[in-house]
Amino acid sequence: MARAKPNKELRDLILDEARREMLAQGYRSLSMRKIAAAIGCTATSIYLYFKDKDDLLHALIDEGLDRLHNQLSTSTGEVKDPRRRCERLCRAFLNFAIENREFYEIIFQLHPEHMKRYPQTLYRRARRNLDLFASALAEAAGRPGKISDVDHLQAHVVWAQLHGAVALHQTQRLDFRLNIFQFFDGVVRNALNAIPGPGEES
Amino acid sequence: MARAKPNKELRDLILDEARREMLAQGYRSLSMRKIAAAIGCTATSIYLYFKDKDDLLHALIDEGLDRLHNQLSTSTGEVKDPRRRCERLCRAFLNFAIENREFYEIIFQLHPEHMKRYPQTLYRRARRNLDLFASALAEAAGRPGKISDVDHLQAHVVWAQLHGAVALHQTQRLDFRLNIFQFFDGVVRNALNAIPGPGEES
DNA sequence: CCGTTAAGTTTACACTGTTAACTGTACGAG
DNA sequence: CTCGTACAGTTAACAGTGTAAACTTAACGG
Repeated sequence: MARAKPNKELRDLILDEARREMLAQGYRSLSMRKIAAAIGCTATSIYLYFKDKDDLLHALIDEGLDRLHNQLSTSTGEVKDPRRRCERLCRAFLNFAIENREFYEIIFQLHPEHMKRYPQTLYRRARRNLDLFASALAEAAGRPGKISDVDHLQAHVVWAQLHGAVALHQTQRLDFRLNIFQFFDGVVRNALNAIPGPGEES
Repeated sequence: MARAKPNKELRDLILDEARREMLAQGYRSLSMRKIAAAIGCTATSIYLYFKDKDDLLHALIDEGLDRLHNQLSTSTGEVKDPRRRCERLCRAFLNFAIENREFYEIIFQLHPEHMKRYPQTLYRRARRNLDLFASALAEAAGRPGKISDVDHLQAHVVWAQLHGAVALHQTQRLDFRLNIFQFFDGVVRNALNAIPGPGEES
């Protein structure tokens, strides 16, 4: 019964269905057989286009990283003041996390076990996003253009603050009495605290 | 073949083996059949003592929360200065996370899907830990003894900063060039930035 | 017209958590 | 002493999971 027409688009069909299912039911509910059933092929066919399930997941992560990068890099707009640029980045990051729950999860929360063969191109794509923060921090510290180790470090601290907030929120560990907007505001404020004024250094 | 002697300790055996396997191979590798095989019973026997796998996990989380609470509450020792108490708490939290990787993971990273029937006692136990931070913050803000909403909020922000660092570290999302000690130092420093001096308020 | 290549399929394996039905022992009541 | 019941634990089974190997079928080049 094998279709003779080499269905060039099957890979895309798989990817589309995987994304759809992930966004609808969560990435944990992804199953080779379910995806296959939904698009009318067999589970093993997927292995013609993806090495294994992780490989399929990596393709989605890749997509997610691109979306994040777009959202981050357009967020700063024409804003000149480096501190305000930073704030825009933080807000954009949080917005992305909230609006793209499942993408965020596979990008940042997926256990390293699934990353054993994580392709290096994804690492590079991920680094691009952090560098947006780092260069804004470099600018704020009065050395635009060149990202120093300190900027790199501070970018990680800011990132950790944001990620921690998102992670606790998404895993529902926050106290239910907490006002979530105040919380995120406080988080952004504290993240921006990590920015040293121009000239001053710790 | 059912053993006549009612093995009163089977529940403990299960729990011990589950903990052992979790610490040795990670909680993801926990399997009812593996646990059963290791202690010489059948998988279905476990259901006599735990409602399901999540229930077993919850028992381990319970244990982990206790360990964390011990580590946190003994960390401050005789230190009087509230800011230093806060720092001790932060350090103790990070140490716990690093030294108890798997416990940390099931406590803080486990997906809410596994928490559907999360017993309320665990919530209370979890809140105890956050309250240690909140009351130290209340003290630092000059209103010892009574935890205000602001303290509660700031405690969450501090917690998010710490958790973010741990989460990124444990999921191996940090840049490999990053000096991990400098990173954690920066994180603690920034977490403490969230503490307002006595009297001042945002 | 044959042989090769590639796309898809069927089948199978080794797992997973979980339920239902069953077995055998211990103990208390008649 | 025997019967009944409660209980601890078992076996068998179901509905899933990812994935490898072998097989089928269609298209194309010589």
